[in-house]
Amino acid sequence: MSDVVKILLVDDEADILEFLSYNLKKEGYDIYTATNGKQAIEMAKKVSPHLIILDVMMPDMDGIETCREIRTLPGLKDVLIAFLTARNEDYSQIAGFEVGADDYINKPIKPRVLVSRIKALLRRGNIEQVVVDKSDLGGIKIDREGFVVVKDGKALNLPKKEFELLELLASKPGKVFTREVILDSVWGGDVVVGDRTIDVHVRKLREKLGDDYIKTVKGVGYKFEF
Amino acid sequence: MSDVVKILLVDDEADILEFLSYNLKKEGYDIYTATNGKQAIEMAKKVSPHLIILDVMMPDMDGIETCREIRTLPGLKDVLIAFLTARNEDYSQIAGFEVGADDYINKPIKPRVLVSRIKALLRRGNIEQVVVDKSDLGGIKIDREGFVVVKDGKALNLPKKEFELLELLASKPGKVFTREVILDSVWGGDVVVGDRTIDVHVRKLREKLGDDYIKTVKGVGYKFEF
DNA sequence: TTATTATGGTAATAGTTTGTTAATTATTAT
DNA sequence: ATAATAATTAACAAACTATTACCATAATAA
Repeated sequence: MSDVVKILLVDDEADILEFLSYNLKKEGYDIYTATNGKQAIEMAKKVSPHLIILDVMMPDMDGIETCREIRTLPGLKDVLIAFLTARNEDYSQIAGFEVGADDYINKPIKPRVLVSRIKALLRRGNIEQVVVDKSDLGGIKIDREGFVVVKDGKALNLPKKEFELLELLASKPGKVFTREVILDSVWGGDVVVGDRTIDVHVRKLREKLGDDYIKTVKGVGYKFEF
Repeated sequence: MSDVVKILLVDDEADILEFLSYNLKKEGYDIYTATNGKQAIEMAKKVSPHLIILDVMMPDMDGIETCREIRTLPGLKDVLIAFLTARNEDYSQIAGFEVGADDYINKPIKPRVLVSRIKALLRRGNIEQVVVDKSDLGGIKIDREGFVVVKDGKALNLPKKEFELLELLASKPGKVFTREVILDSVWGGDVVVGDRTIDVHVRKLREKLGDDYIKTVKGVGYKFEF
């Protein structure tokens, strides 16, 4: 299995970290963060990221210095490093490339630009982004358009009610849906069916998906987990 | 667990998206974006937003159509939807309300106006912006949606009464709840159960959480502390 | 059409978990 | 020390869910 690409973000400003983190997570990268050089080095050793994005301006140990240190670590000699800086800090650009920066990103940057920049960088570094399909729920994929559930690559043709029930539960993994909500949402507020009907459908789903996805919360309802 | 309010923004123009996103993030909302109808639907399914702000004019699938589709999704039938459009596109206003729009916002709009509009809308929809941080209570997290208590990263599946009792006590750490209040609140004013029942439940909770969280105040009641 | 199969629902019952009580022991306050 | 209150345990009852078999109906194929 190819790894998910891991990116370490290093910046002392929390909101920039958050901005980057948010936009890169959305792309399916695994994001790690650090707020100073020391932390960054710790983290880098721990997770062996594919790419490190370093803010040049940081208190104590700046990005350049951090980069230099990281380059000395075994196993991290070839990690991709991109510097992040406010526009017009040209001097650091030069210093940055000298210590082995792979790219140089100016703040502020728009999310889309950031992302395509990252992608290009990873491509150059021969690191392929394995797109993690976030619609993959623990080996189960729900194809709403095709009204089909795919489990471990195999298509399951679930009957309508079973599909809808699964769809509802899986719409918010971890959340408990009460019987009332389930009836309302899958059967419709007016239709009157007994509570056992839900159990039976749950059982059928469990039969097909395995017992580990739908969990009973006694006295409350059911939830989907993976 | 009170969630942060999630808002999905849908517009094909990146700068509008950014404008909205920026201003709403500042208010503490969780912002998700999509640039077309299809993406919007995907995203909506994935994140179950509380509010969707949809641009009416978009290539391929317009806002009206997108709205219609979203309304058919289980779990999203009741999501708040606001349309966004250039002034004077009156026709769409009508069509918008027909497919179940909850509000209608004209572009351009000033940030402050936008924000108060959103707040009003959420208020109408009974969605409160709760900025309660889910800070764990001394290593314990109570997940009301999932009806689960997480202790040191491990999930504890508490039975209903135990969960509700813990929920009550932990709702105000440090405060003593009398037996009377506990019975009223967890068991309901009419139900008559003996006082020992509470003790037994407290004991079970202590067994699972450790003895340090629930404290007896003899002659008065119990309290949660951490 | 008719036969066949798939689906959705019910009912009965078995099985499990949860809630409550009662009895006993331990603790605390006065 | 005594009385009041709480902790603990085990047993029992109640609540709830799982499972199975069965029937009606709808969809599908011959």
